[in-house]
Amino acid sequence: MFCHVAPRPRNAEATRAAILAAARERFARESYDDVGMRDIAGDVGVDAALVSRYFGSKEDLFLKVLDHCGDGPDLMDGDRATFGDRVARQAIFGSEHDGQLEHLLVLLRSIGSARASELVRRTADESFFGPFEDWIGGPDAAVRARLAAAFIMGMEVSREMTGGQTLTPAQCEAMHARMAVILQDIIDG
Amino acid sequence: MFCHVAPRPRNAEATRAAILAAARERFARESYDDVGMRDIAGDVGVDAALVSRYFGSKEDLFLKVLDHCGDGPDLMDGDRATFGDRVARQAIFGSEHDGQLEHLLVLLRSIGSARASELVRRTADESFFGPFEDWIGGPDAAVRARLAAAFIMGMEVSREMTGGQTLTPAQCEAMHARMAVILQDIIDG
DNA sequence: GGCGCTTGTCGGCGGACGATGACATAGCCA
DNA sequence: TGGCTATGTCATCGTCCGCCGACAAGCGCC
Repeated sequence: MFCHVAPRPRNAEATRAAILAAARERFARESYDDVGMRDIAGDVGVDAALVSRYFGSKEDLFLKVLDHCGDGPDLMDGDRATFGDRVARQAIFGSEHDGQLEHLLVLLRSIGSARASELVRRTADESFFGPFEDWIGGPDAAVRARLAAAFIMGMEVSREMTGGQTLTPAQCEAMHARMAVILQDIIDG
Repeated sequence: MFCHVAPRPRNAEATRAAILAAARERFARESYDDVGMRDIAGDVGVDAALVSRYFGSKEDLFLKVLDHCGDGPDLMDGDRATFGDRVARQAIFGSEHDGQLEHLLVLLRSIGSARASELVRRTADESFFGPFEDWIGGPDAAVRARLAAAFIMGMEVSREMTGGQTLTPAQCEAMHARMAVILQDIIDG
């Protein structure tokens, strides 16, 4: 039995993209500090030194992730009238691997690390709050965007803190119903 | 000039309490990972080894902090009718050094560190959500407690993420007004 | 076929951390 | 006063991290 893993074809661009994707995944699920260069490299199947070489430093890589996390699905996709219901569901029950909230998760994980939050502080506005404000529109859009984002992130925090759920399914449904209404009210102004 | 700092009197109990207080302060303001034993020891003015000796390990110290963070002021103190206004103000404008939200902050900072969040998961319910539920009372108290806590923590996250404030004072006031109403509604049922 | 650039690996450096055991000293008691 | 224990310090260990320079291997080109 020759235990070969299929060797990654020599393709810098593809490897670079794979590293970026792996980093984004990691940073959305673990804190900046807990994610190591060796972890990311291991996900892709390359040496850790390569990550440094392609992206310079861990901070640079994190910034690249912040730049590119506008890709993929996000919470502004979908019917505006069902925003509250849809987002509350994801925030409370978790969204497994479809990362509609992944962008927010990356931001969320960064608080805690002094370094990461400094980096986030510089980009959160333009990369997230700005677009979100525009999407919300209406009077006090900036205020309402922050209220909604705070509520969503807080629910993610709360969910992780209690480890999945300490509540009964019925209670989760009740919470979802209440949160959906509140979120929708915020969005609608 | 003899540059003496007043030497701490040899008093194990007082020193122990001082270490615990310093740790609580640190853990409320920085993440579990960012707080070092040497930092805490430095705050008190003792050697880092002493912290290990009195509290065993960093994890044990963190658990002690979680146990004792029911002391001091907290968000359940005060008039129930003004809960929304009062807590929203602290969450949005920050509470400087009167740490009414300090307990929640400690929990909040733990997200990120895999170790710390594991520890928090075991105690968050009994040390915070339980009392908060009881205080809230009424139908769906557990659900409403989690909604309120989520909103508050999310706002703290949001505030830190944008680095103090990107909003104008007027916008902050508007946000405070909206948040106060929502929080009060959650509390009132 | 040999050259040379790109792509990737290997080993290791320097620093930070938590933890530990040996040592120093203050303060009490006889 | 002389010792004894509680209290605190110091030096150090092992580990993990980000990062870097030197080296190996693939791949096109003449």
